[in-house]
Amino acid sequence: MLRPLDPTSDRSRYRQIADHLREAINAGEIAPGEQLPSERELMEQYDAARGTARQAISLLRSEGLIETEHGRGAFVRKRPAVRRVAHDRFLRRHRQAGNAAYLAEMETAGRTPEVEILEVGRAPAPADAAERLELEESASVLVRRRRYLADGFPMELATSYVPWSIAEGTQMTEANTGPGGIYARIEERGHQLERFAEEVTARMPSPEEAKALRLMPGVPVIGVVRTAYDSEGRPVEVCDTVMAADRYVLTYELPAR
Amino acid sequence: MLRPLDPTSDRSRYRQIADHLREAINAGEIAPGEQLPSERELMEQYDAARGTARQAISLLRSEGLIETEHGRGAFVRKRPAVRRVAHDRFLRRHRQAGNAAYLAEMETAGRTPEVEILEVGRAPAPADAAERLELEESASVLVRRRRYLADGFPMELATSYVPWSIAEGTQMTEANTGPGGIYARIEERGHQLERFAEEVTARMPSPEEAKALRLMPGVPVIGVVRTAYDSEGRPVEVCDTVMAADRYVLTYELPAR
DNA sequence: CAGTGGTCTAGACCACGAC
DNA sequence: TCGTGGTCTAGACCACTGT
Repeated sequence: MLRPLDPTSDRSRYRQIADHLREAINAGEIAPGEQLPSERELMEQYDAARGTARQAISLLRSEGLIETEHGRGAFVRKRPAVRRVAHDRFLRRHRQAGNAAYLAEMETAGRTPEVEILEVGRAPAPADAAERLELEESASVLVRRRRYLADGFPMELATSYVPWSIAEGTQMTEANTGPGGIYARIEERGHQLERFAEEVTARMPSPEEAKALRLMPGVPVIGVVRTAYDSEGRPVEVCDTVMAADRYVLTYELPAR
Repeated sequence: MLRPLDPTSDRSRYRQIADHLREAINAGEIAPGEQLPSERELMEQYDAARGTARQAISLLRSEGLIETEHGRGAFVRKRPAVRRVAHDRFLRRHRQAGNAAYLAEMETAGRTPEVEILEVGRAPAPADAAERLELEESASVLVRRRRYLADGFPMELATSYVPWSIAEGTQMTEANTGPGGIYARIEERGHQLERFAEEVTARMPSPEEAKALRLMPGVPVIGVVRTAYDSEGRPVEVCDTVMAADRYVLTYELPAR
């Protein structure tokens, strides 16, 4: 812990400081939730300028190892409770769709769920949603944006797009979609749901996403774009989800034959 | 582009500079691959100290929007070619397992694939692999580590664990696993493969992973842990994969019933 | 060589949190 | 009030890239 920096190393001073701290964290010498030495203490210990100590801290933060709190200090990050999203969540026998499913699932996990409806309305389809729905660009769609929380903490942002021809006149177009959620409404319109295709990516959040999900710096997001198809192979809904990566594990099941 | 900073704003100067640049990038005024103003130019334009200009640049880099090259400048990031990983890649009719599958898939995509075998040997199972394989902790397993590349660029790191009782005496324990890869060898040992379970997460890379995958700062990794089960429900292999998130889209298919 | 980003120093003042 | 991190300045020297 009190090792000095190696002036002969070609590794920069701030990297060496970060290395020391990282080792201490990985060795458990600074446990999750515990506080790191303050920037002024690091200046003293390593005889470095404050900027150099800050660079070391900043590096560890970008690695997602620590988080800083203004006026309090820097702390080793604790792994927060994660939500496991199961591959079979859309099977009809489980279906209790959308919001209701989320609420029930979190309740049984002993957490307090909350769903905020951010936007419900008719709008021209964004290019990628139009493509997935096999619509003309800027064809009219129902847009539903919402934010899911657990214990007051944001978990994911989701935006659904449904062709207006399917959504029109149904309870989908209202804040409360009714029993069974939008999938039930879609089936009532004669589109029996057959399968879902999901595309999974990961990236750093935009500033807006970081704010809406209250992400600490260094936490990526998982993007899932799900397209629902009816029994005739027509796409009937696209749902674009952005999840806080430190709060999710997605599980899938693949047949071998 | 030549807007001055707003001194009345409570947004910090470096954030305002970053905002300006981000808008210019999103508006296409600075196209992908194009160079941003140099730090000294930003100092001039905004009448700021160099450290302030650097903080703005650093913020955009941590967002994954730009990358910097020592001695050259800062550039808007181009989206690299991605590999789409399909949900049905383990169906027996497609199977041409592991490395062979990767090689064939990349060839047809017009890219030059490469597989490096980093380690093949017998070792005690790490805790999480042992748990997934339903083995005693530190039971003996075959460990196979490799790195996959495309056009000379690293794509993913993968480590497979197979119970030693299954691997022993087979070609799995050698660098070249033989036709059909390790899944073929496992089936020859009487374990018919039935299904695969995948767990997907995303996080920032460790320094070692960043190096091995040649990741630019601000690029997360996707972690996939796949467990293969035989027809009697016994786990026969665990494969832990770490992918460069900017080079992958995973696709899955979910039945509705 | 000139121009770029990378590292580092030694200060300063501010905003926030806990006591 | 004091200690924390957040922002900012005005320098310096170095390493790398391209001409």
